[in-house]
Amino acid sequence: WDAFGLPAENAAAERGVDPRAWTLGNIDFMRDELKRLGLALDWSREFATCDPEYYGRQQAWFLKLWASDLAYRKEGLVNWDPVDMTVLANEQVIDGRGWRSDAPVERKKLTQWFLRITRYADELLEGLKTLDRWPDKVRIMQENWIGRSTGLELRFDFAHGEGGLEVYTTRPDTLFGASFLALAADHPFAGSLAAGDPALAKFLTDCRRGGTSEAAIESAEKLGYDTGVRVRHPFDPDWLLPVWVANFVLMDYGTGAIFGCPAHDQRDLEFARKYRLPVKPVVLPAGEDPKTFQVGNEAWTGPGRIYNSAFLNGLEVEAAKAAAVARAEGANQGTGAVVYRLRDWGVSRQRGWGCPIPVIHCSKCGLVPAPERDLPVRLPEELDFSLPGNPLARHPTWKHVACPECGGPAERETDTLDTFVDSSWYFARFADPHAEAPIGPAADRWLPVDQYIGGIEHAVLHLLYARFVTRALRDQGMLKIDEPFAGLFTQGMVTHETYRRQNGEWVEPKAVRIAQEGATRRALDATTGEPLVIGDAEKMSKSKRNVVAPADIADTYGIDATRLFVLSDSPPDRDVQWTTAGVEGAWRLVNRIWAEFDSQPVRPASGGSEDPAATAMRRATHHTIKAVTEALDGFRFNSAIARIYEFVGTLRTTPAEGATPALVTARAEALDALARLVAPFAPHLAEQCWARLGNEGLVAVASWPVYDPALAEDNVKVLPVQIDGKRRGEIRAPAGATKDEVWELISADSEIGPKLQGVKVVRFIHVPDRIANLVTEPA
RNA sequence: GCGGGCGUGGCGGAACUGGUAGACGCAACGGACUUAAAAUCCGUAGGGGGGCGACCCCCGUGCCGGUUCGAUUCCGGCCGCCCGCACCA
Repeated sequence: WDAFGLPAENAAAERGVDPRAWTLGNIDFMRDELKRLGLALDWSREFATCDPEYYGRQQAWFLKLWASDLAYRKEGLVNWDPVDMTVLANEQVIDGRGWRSDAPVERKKLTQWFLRITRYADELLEGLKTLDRWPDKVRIMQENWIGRSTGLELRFDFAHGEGGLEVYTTRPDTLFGASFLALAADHPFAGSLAAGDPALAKFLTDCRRGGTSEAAIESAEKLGYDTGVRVRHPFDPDWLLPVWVANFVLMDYGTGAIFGCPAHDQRDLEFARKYRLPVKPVVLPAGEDPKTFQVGNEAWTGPGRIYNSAFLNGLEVEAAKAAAVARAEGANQGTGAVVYRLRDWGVSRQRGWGCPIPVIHCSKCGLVPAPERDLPVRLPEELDFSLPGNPLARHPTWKHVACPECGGPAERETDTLDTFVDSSWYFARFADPHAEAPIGPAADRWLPVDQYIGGIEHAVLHLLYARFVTRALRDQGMLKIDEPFAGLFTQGMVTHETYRRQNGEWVEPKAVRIAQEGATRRALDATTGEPLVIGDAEKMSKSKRNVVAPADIADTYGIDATRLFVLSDSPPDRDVQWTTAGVEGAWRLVNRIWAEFDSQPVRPASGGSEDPAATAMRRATHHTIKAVTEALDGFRFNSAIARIYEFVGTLRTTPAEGATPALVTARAEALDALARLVAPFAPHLAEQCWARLGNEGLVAVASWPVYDPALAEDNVKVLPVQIDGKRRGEIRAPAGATKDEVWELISADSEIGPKLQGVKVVRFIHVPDRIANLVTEPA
């Protein structure tokens, strides 16, 4: 149970309940629901991330990472909610405002704990290539998120005085098109200049206030301030460039400073146009004349030949990049560099319902790890969530401890770990849930996880963190694997129609009656009859009240019909629009299956001579086993259930009255297979059927049926016969019939023959057991 | 802007590596059973046209074009929708 986090704190704040009691109550409820669904879970391995037995071990490995410099503290910019007095995750900032307080979020410098995920950036990128059972989409998203780029880190020396400014660029080929340098507002050099320049100081403040929302960024005007400082061009000391501060330069990417090449970068171009800086093209697109080529409102970012660029002239873009890097390195002006978009993972949260960071602040000894014998560092029993801010920091006694080093008065760290830390290693704990060590010896036997299942929303959060933590723990000698999840399946979201009253109020589906009038559907309030507006299907959420619990269906139709319905409705990787239309079909299937087992005496399988009906049934049985098995392997549960529908249809239409011994045997085989095939979908029904057949024990632990390949394929194939690509008839040919045999059958066919009158067959295409095609031309 | 995906009947959706498009289910319609209804069972069904009839023909997987004996599937260009990232130098 991923049990720490905001929902419990919110409930505590809003209703005054204890977050622990609230969480454990929800777990009890969910456990009952899962059991009711008949899921096959090993409850002996159950734990919650809020158990001290779990988070204490998490604290243990956190301290190991700290000792290895994989965890560290630094000052960083965070989203600060001034009303709730807490740091917010990026996801909790909506349009620049705190999601609960609605207050404008400030960017604030705080000293925070970080995990050094960037040390593994390259390995995490390379590792993606080995994940051949992961969806491409997730791999691409992680690749983009890690964002590896190669370029040049380059120094521009000050025109006056010592030193210079470091700039990162991926386009060193365009260096001769430079017309300015631009610093981020948070760049230290900008800060130092501001001390003597009030106007600059004001500009920097304005920049920091700028919204962080997508819309704000989209529409944000390029703003700049000329600091008056000048730097020398690294390839031409006589060429001086102005140093600006610009609001579009980010401090936490590259070096926080860029050189602007307006002709070949759209942002630089907008900036240059606004402040009337030079726009000098240095990449000539193919087919353009160097004398007439001009850059208008669109920067040219495509390929071309370098010109106006001294020693780079005549080179193509890629060659010019290499040449520029070589020259810069030779002149000791810069080095080729690899830069990642990925940042270190800030894990400090000013929250009370999370895993305490097991560190003690001592005024004499500095940061001291909590001694191992004191782990787990437990949360206090009583926490007051009624006020904004961190209840741990406010707690009267909890944080006051003696320093483990000097014994003097000291304070505990009151930040807790991001809950994504909790979920980044639980799979390893599952593998050996009662081990004394955080990760027990059995983990090596079980891991990696064969098949992981989760929503796409975790593509770059949980799934990246878990891959990183796995490697970090591996390097601590705690794990032997590189990748935690060998196979990944991303299931879709469940959506539901939304309903609103005329006044805009949302109405929950339970309270809605749908009136079907021919093709039109109308929604009415089930009690008052008030007409409602039917809205789009959206992800189920409390705010839109479009949530439906499967338990409601289970109350009417039972768990097995509900499970069959949910699985048969649509493929699991797709979003589904929840509707109960169709659940009747699953209900019928359950009843039909049971009728097959219940309606007639169970007769033992006992051989019998050949009989066409029996053979047909055996073929249907083995064909179904094959089809269902393959569909399950491919996660096509809807197709698997469709095959079961067909199979049950076959059973029903095969008369049991007056059956030959062979048919009785075939039927017994069919029912045996059916019970096993149905078990994953409708376990309770399957057990009942299994017992009805007189078996001992559970079908749940019985083996999966095995098909006979000879029986799974039809021995007679229906081959469509095409003439010039259009279907003109069909023949029945024995399986594996040769081209000549098929030609014989076509020639002899009374329907196809006449259609070949007056034409000449110039080509005969035969795909064995599939199709025949006659290509003709006029005779 | 960049990256990825999707588009098939009234609906959810099938169709293996190019080989009978619409499996299976829902809804619908017709029939049987019933005093009646529900339930259940049987049957019909992409669109259009022809034939008394068993049947036959044409069109059809967002649109236009291409490759191929054959395209829902491959290629090019549009249109529409969805998701992710985003001032990343």
